[in-house]
Amino acid sequence: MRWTQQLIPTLREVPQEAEIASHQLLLRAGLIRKLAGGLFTFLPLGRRALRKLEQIVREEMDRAGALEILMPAMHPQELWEQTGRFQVLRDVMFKIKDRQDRNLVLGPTHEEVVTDLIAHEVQSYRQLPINLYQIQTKFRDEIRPRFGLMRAKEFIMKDAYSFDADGAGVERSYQAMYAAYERIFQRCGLRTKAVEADSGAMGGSASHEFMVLADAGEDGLVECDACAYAANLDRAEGVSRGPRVFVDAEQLTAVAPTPSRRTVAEVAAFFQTPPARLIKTLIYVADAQPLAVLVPGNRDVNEIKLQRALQATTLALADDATVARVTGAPAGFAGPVGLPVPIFADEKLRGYRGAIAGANQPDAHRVNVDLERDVRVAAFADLSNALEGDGCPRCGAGALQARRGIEVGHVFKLGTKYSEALGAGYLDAAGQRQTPLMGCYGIGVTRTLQAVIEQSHDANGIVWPIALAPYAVEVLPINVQHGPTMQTAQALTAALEQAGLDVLLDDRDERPGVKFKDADLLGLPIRVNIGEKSLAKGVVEIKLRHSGVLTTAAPEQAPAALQACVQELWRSAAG
RNA sequence: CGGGGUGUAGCGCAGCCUGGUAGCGCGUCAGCCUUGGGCGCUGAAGGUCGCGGGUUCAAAUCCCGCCGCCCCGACCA
Repeated sequence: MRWTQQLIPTLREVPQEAEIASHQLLLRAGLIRKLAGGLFTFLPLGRRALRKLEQIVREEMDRAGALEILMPAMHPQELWEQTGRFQVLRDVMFKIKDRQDRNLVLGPTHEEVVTDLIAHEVQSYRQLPINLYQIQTKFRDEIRPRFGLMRAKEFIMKDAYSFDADGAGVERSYQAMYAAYERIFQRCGLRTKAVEADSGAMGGSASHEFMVLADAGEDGLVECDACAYAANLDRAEGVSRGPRVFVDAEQLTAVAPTPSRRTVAEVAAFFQTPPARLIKTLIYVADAQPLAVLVPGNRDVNEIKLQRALQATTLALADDATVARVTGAPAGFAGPVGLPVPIFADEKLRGYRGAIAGANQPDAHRVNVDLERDVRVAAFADLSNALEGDGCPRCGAGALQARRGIEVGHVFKLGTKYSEALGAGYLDAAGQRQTPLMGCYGIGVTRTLQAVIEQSHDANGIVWPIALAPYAVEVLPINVQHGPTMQTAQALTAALEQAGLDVLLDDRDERPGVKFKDADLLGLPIRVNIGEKSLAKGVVEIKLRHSGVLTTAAPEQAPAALQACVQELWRSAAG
């Protein structure tokens, strides 16, 4: 393919809309363009990379025994009402009407549709297990689309759904998908980390997320430095190694003036004591009932854990008026002693003595708080986020490290939530009606593409792994006006294309510097420089994007040398 | 939705405070020159200054309202 016949609009400067490297490079290398917030066009090069990624996903899903289907993006709203998820996902779903005024939604995910299919088509245990998947566009009215393809309103997802007769079957299906995911990401040249995860709106029990470790990632996670434990911050348990008994522990609690000190940092500084000694008291409203949540001063409340512990459907921080009514003091001076609402305390506060908390009076805090002596705690639970340095909850020996990651895949065990609600059932060998157990497995395909770039780039541009590169080789004639240069370039391009390689010939009549810069920006794995100087020495130059290694070959040897080079890249990617 | 920022040519920006009829770099087009890391020269095209209203003799500039985009938070592949 000739560059001048392609659409490759590279940008010299960084578009102001892009913050992180991968988003900038997607735009600068001419892979995508934005239509509106969270909506993107894939230009030819972006589309080529995406197709290669989709093909890897397809091959690995097929290999794992899943069957490809294609479901509608548009769904009748009633289907979602049957599982109760129309209410749960109401805000993220795009809702439309047809000309008959029927209510339709654009699918944010497909549990309902696939289970409806299974309810009709699967009647017997002989048809199980079955795993159906598709690669298809999803629609989600995200609160805040951001970082280009990382969080878009419309994005391509691979979603798979397994149906099994029993728990052992579910485990097999889950493990098969887990293994397939590891292969997929490995083939993409991605280093991922599987972490324990919260199952959120999906419901269900176990789940793991596949994270691409990257500072630009939206998710926080922790991993143990001694064992294999890793978990999303949403659910990670950390074992506090800090002290729980502080100075003056035997003294009775007393109120001390703390003029205008509201935040943990201000109060800790005022008492010249570490923030961990403070008991942070937050007033929440769960299902319209106010309650207090206590966590150590150096930690944040984890609302996902809190909501689960309370089994609440709605949960939000109380507004200032409610705080004032409940505590009798302005926000910033709430404390647990004598509070007239139920008090839930973080596990890490057990045994806290000699602590400092709000006094429920303006401009005052309480010192020498002994949690067991002075506070009526309704229940202890894990309600706070794990912190770097916490002890590992698995092995006990290691310490947790904090990381950031991009969630590219997620696998769930769902149980019978959907199959029951939608009437999926089958007859077992004994003729008894049974409900199949489900699992679901997602990969954010477009997000994965961006994650690859986030993990594989340098100051000059993208560094494509061979498996996803839009083209494997760029042939770069330094001066297209020079006859022998162009003849060599064209002959080489033709020979490589003949051999089945994807080749881009930069036939633009541009200065060498422009073409070199663009070549680095595009990041194709292998570049062949053809110019008067090297031709005079009887060679062309072969340069590898990832290592910068430069070799030469005689023009007539070049096709064979390049094929060997490509094969070597595939080999090292597989290893 | 709350908080912060921003909107001027395809891209990156200046001009705004202190109103006077829009400018720079890159890119684009034509020509010359040059050809191993965004080269040089000449000429040209391209802008309802986000939208609406107001103040004023006069608004990119001041005031009000709205919208888009970006960042932080809840949501998630």
